Amino acid sequence: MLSVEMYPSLTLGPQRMGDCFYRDRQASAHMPLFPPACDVVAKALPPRLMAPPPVPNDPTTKIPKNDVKMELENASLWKQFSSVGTEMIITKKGRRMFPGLRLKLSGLNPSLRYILLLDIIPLDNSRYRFQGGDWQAVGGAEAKLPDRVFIHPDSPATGAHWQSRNISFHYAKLTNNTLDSQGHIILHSLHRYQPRVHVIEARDVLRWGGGQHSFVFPETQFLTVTAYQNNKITELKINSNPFAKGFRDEGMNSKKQRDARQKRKISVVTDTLDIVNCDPCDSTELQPITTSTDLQALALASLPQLPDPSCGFRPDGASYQDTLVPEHPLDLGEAFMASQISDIGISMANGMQDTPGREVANHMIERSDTIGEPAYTSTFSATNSSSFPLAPLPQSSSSFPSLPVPDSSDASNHQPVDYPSILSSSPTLSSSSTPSLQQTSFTFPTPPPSNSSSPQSLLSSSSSPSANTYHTIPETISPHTSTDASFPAPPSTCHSGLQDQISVHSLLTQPSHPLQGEPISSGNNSSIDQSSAAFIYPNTLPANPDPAPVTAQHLLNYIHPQAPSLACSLSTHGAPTSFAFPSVPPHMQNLSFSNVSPSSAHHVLHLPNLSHQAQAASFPPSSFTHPSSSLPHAHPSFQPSSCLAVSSSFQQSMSSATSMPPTAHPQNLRNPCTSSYPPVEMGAIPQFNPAAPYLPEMVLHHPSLLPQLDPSLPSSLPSSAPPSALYSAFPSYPLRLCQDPHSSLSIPFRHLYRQHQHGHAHPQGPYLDMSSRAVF
DNA sequence: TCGTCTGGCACTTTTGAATGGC
DNA sequence: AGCCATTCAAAAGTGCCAGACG
Repeated sequence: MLSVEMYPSLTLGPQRMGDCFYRDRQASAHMPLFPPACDVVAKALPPRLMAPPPVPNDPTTKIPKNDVKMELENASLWKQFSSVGTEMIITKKGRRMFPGLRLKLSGLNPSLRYILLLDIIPLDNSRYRFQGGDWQAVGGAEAKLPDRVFIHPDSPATGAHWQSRNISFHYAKLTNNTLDSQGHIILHSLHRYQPRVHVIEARDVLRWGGGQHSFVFPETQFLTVTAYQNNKITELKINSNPFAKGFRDEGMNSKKQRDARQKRKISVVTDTLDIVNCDPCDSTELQPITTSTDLQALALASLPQLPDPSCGFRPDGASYQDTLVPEHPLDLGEAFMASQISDIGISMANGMQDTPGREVANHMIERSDTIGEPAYTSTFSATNSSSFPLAPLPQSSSSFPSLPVPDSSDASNHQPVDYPSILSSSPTLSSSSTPSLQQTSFTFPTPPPSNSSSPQSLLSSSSSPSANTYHTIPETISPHTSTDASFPAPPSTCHSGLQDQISVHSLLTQPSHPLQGEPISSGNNSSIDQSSAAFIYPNTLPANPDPAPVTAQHLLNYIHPQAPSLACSLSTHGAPTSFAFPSVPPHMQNLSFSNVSPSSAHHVLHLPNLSHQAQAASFPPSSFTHPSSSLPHAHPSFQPSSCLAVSSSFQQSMSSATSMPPTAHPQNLRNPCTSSYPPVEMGAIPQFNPAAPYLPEMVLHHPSLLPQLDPSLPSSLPSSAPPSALYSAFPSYPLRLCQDPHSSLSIPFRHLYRQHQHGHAHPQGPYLDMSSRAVF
């Protein structure tokens, strides 16, 4: 069963949440490596504290958990890369994943809404190096990084929405910038990672809806690099990625072209030098084709043009000419057509097959008249995945080398595999426990094109916080497929083990007390070794309950001064919790999460200076708890599968329903994965209609989403120490705003979307000026 | 010295605005 | 005026490469 964590302080309206959901790994970092299936905090907490809201007796809330399936649409492409050893470029600015995660969901309740999350967890504790054509572990992994989760821009959307189209996480970016403020997923270079996709039911965006399903596709494991190490990967990427088309054999940036340019550049410089020293080489006899429009020549415009080829001063003139001078004049139009035609037949998934158009292109030794560069369209070597030998990968600590690669020919093979049931609970911390929202960062997507412009407040209809009650319903095991058997329930000893290592008292009442009983020492890969050799997921996932009271100051200490993040300030019970938005206009830079009443401890989000936020949604008191890991520590056995699924459900509800104000429907926003949605009036969308049956739920965090801790890393983090002292190296951004135009925002943030877009709207554009656009 | 990272480059695709025709 | 198609430019994505860095 999966434990559940809620963030009541984040008021989410019926519209979509922000795209990127950050979580600082601090929380999990100072969690001991307990059996992941154990929710020690949940069990340790008094029932009244961890009681999740009851699930309404709404038949629609009962989803066929067992039927939820996820398929990797581009599994064949992934397997091609996996067979070689997938490498993912990470850059400071963030790099998209390629191949991207293209998924297909099924088995969802069409009427319920779900949130899709993507996170990437380390697979082991090793750092790798590409030596001798193989990836070898050369040392221990680097320090933990702030964990971030990318929320699919469409989230939350109905099951019908998710199932009606392919789901892509191509907007997610990877970065090695530990101080990244753009909301990208931060990873270490030369480390191995495993993406995970989580499907979380949210009957409305204010509350977990009752289930979560986590999916892992082993073939999507990858190694992060700042520069490709394996040439085969490079070749695959070039042949598969449209953006790298220019580097294909027929492209202007192909190896031949680049070599030619390089030679040309050298020649130009050399000739220039020669010309300077040799009057006989008069540039007046230059051959136009050589330099007239060459970009390189343009760059060297100040330099004399190439001398006559007959000039004996060209060092490598002969070979140079042989290489560059086209046999036939280049017809740009023809070349373009050939290029286009050749691309048509190239499939991203199984492409790299020669195409008819290429045949034409192959015969064209081209020279671009426009840029003066010889354009070659040499033979396009068909890339066959089978031609790439499996890159040997470290055997000692990872399963990557022996990663089972299911038959790529059949997408149906990618059946989700259920993890063992994980202790589920929706722990709610007592009012004395401060939710560790500092562990969570939220990217603030840039405003998507939304047609909804309802001026009314989306938060105004929040019910009285005190009216909301929660109770815990034991989570049910919801195996998805027949492969469930491979994931037997975690041993019951996990709980005891946790209890042996951590006490509730220490968690709740000794904030500064260092965590005791760290079960795994640094450099220990035992957890991984114990897992299936073929597939180590799920790794140990020590979740951090982080129930220690966190004062606003503590949280503020977390905030990186330079990070344009959403500063989150949480206070203990009864105290208002504020969120600062440094990256937004001053009048918007504070979100106040106030506990309406001590008893209810409902956090209310306030957006100062915004009338529409005067009435913020209330939060349950347990929203900020960080229950222990919900992931299995190490599944005893693993049957190779293209997809592992962790399914769990928990049910909680608020005792009082809050009418949901109309808001933007996910479908009203641009769908980055598929075609754009037609504009839809908010009121026309049942889910966002005030009369909709959804209750004002809000959940932004689920403990099962906590990253797996590297068991080998020393966990000297205090179990309840102020978070600020835990991650000095990686300042956390408790609540970060990131721009992503294709995503929606939670109600409290939604106003930020409703701003006039100045200048060129771009997915990665900067924050927008909100001053000139009416909000709600 | 070596391995790794970074920024710039040239290329491509994508995207949205601008334009013109109906 | 509205719709549609086309064109154009800007932005972003991509791998490569030289140089910087530790």
